[in-house]
Amino acid sequence: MGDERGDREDALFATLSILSKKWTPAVVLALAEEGPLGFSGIQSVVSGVSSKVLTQSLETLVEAGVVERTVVTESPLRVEYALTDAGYELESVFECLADWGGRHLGQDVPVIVVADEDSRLTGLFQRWFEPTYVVHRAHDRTELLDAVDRDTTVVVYDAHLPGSEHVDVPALVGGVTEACRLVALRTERIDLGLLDRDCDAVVRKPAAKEAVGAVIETQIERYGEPAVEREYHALCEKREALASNVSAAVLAESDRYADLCARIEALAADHEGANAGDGEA
Amino acid sequence: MGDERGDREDALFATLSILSKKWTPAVVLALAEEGPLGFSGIQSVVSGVSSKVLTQSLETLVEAGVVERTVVTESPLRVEYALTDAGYELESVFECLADWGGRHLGQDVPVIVVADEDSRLTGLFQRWFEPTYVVHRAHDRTELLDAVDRDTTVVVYDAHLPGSEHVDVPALVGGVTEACRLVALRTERIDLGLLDRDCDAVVRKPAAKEAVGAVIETQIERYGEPAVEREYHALCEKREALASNVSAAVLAESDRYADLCARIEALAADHEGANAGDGEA
DNA sequence: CTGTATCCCCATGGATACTG
DNA sequence: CAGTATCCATGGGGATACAG
Repeated sequence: MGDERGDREDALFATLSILSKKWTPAVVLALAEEGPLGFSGIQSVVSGVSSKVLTQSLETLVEAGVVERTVVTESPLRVEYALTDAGYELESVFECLADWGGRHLGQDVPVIVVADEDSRLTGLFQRWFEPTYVVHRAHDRTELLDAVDRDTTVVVYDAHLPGSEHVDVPALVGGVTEACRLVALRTERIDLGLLDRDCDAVVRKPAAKEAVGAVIETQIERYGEPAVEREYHALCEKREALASNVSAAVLAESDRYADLCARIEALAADHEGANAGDGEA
Repeated sequence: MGDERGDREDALFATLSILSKKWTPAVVLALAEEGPLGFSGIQSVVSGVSSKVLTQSLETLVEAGVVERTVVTESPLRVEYALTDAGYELESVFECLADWGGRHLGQDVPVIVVADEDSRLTGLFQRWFEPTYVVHRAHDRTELLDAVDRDTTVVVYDAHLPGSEHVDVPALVGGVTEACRLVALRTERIDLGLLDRDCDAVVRKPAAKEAVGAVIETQIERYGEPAVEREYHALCEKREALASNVSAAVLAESDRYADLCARIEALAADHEGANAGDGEA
């Protein structure tokens, strides 16, 4: 009875329509790992989801028979969400998906971390660059440490990050990965204070998608380059940023800017020499 | 190197982000079943997708490494799309998903077919009632025959359906399933011509979501009822539709309306009797 | 034939404030 | 605590017209 092929397609599309919502897989994962949870329990495990959207996601999961909702106490209302058997069986489906993904993609997709107080900004970056890159978001010191690992290619960060007064992002990231490239987001005018920052590039907020994308791309290209080249590139970036944001008069009077240029000159010789050697070899 | 747990999650989400687009699974399925295809080949197999969206879907699939794009001839431009190895391996992932879906959902979800020339209307119905029901869309005679099978619970149709001049939808559907309920969509005023139509209910376009939903729901409840009850219900629906759309004066003069009422009266006796019997048993 | 370019609708989901 | 209610920005995707 009925079209076998069509039935299987229906089942496939129905399953995908459940898992296609933005937060449903994360919720299922959270319940699978942390056991039964209350509403806000889920909300803290699944970071970033708003209460409204979490409600909606849970509704669709309950309707789909993946999650069970039990009222524990009324007044104050307390609810517990748990996976049903069907929900637990989803784990093997997730493994299928993750296996395929692990085998066929992600091998050379760079991992970016965006660290900024404003979650709208980090969300924007995610929409912009996913799925070209894997984008992780961090909104304070803790989340940053959580997000950065040895595979992180680029960290784009605003220095004003909440968490224990002042957060020294470059030092923090450097403690985990040496190679990771650092792009500073600056809200204020760019000035000579930039020279204190230990970063590979600077972007001024608000930034256009194309501009940020270009900066990230060149940082990815330069990932893994030798320390000398890296310093050279970083200094050049800073010089350019200063040249286009600070008046020539001020720069001319600055000893630090003069030092910067001198250092670049000195490195340039090695740089040229190295390039020439590469070219001939 | 790197956070194992996070890597697997990334792989999972990355895979889902590919399959979450509306048409990508259908395209992969089409290529898996029909072999390598040209652009319009895909567009005809995957019915309902516009060229723009198909282009976008193919782009994401190519970027994901699921589909390979080969230019066969330039001028006139001819292109061939084929699954890569990764694409073929997706079939087992689809099986996972379909298996889970087959086991845990879809067992009692009614199947609705919406047949109307205007794809916006059918799309609207799909958005309205999916995933409460499985909604299939048909825009001409061929697609209708394709969509209807023995599991179809309700067909909502506009009689003006393209394909070989006049399409007699009730006869067409009746050739496949007897039990399937028929809801007619009428653009024009409802008049005594309604009595020529062999349908279980009528809805006037444009119709609100709630109204249509209610009609479909009662049709689903009545699915499988005995022929006598079905005729009785159908006649009652028609009488109501006429009573609220045609002036009492016109109805009073119509022999056919009188016949309708008489027939209802006659059936009502059996109906009452049957109900009473059920109630006492 | 194989797409772009445009315009437009509306569903998704985020932010915020409020209720029982 | 566990949601509603409301408003709003964004983007996916559809229709149509057009280009190479």
